[in-house]
Amino acid sequence: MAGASDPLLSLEHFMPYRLNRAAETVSRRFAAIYRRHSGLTRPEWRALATLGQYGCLTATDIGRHSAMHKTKVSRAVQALEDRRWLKRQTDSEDRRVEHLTLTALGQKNYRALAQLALDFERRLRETLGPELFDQLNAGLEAFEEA
Amino acid sequence: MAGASDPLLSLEHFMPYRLNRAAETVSRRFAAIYRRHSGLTRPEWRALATLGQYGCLTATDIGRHSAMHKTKVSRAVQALEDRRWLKRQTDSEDRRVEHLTLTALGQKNYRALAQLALDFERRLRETLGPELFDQLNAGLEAFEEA
DNA sequence: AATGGATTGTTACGTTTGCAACAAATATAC
DNA sequence: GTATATTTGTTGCAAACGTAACAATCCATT
Repeated sequence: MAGASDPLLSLEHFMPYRLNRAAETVSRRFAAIYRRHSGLTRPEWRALATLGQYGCLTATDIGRHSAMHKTKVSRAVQALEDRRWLKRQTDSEDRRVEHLTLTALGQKNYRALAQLALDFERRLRETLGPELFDQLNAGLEAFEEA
Repeated sequence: MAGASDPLLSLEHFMPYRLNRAAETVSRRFAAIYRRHSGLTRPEWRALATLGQYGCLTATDIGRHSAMHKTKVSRAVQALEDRRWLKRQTDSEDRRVEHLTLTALGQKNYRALAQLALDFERRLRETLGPELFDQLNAGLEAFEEA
C-alpha cells in the first residue's frame, strides 16, 4: 500500500510552500484589481510602480528594483510606451542607456493605481489584524536582510 | 520634470510586493536543489510532495491541495507516470476518477526529496534566526486562516 | 587608436502557461 | 427513461516566459 503512513514532510507547514501560497493569493487578488481598472499586466504594473516611485530610471534599474528579468522589463516598458504612459530619453553621454520617465498621463494613472494599492493593503491589514500584519511584515523584512 | 517628488507608494514596504519577492527567492533556490537532484519541475515536485504526504489522491485533490491549475496537474501527473513514479487506478464506481499513488520507486525518490526539503528549511531557519522564522510562520498561518 | 571585454537593451526561439473547448462519465430533473 | 447539467481529466491554441544570441555602445589594456 503506497501511502502516507508517516509523511516525512507536511506541506502545510513547509515554509516555501506557505510563502508561495500566500504570495500567489495576494498577488492574484491585487492583479485582478488593477487589471480591471486599467488592463495592466503584472510586469507592466511593476514597472509603472517602480517608475512612479523613483521618477527616472533605466530599464536595468527597474529590473534590479523589481527583480524582473530584463526581457520582461523590456516588454513592459514597450507596452507602457505604446500607451504613452512613459517616454524614453537616450543618455547624451552613454548612448546605450535610456532614461525612462512617466508622462503626465502615466503619472495620472500611477496615482490612481497607487491609491488602489494602498486601499488594498489597508483592507489586508484589517483582515489579518494589525498585530499579525506587523508580525508578518517584520518576518519579511528580516528575510530581505538575510 | 516627471518624478518621485512625493512617491505615493513605497514598493519596498508594500506587502504584496514583499511577499512576492520572498516567495520567489525561496522558491527559486529550493527549486534549484531538487532540480539538480532529480530534474523535477516545480509542478512535478508539488504533485509528488502532495502524493507523498497524502498517499492516494485524485488529480482534482492534488490541484486543490497545491493550488495548481488542473492542466498543470494533468501534465505533472503525466510526467511522473512516465518516470514510473506513480500509477493510476481508475475508480471502479466512478470511471471518470483516477486514484493516484506513488510506486515504490516514487516513494523512494519522495523520501530523498522530502529530506532535501527539510534540510533546506532548517538552513532557512538558521539563516533567519528562530525567533523571526517563527514570527514569519505565525504571520503566514494567520494569513491562511483569513 | 586598436583589440578584447563589459554592459545595455532588443529579438528569436523553444518551453511553459492558462483559457477554452472537449470527450467521457455521472448526477439531476422532469 | 430520456434530456440536461455537472464533474473529471485531457488537448488545442495563443499568450507569456526565460535562455541564449545579438547589435550597439562603452571601457580597459596595450
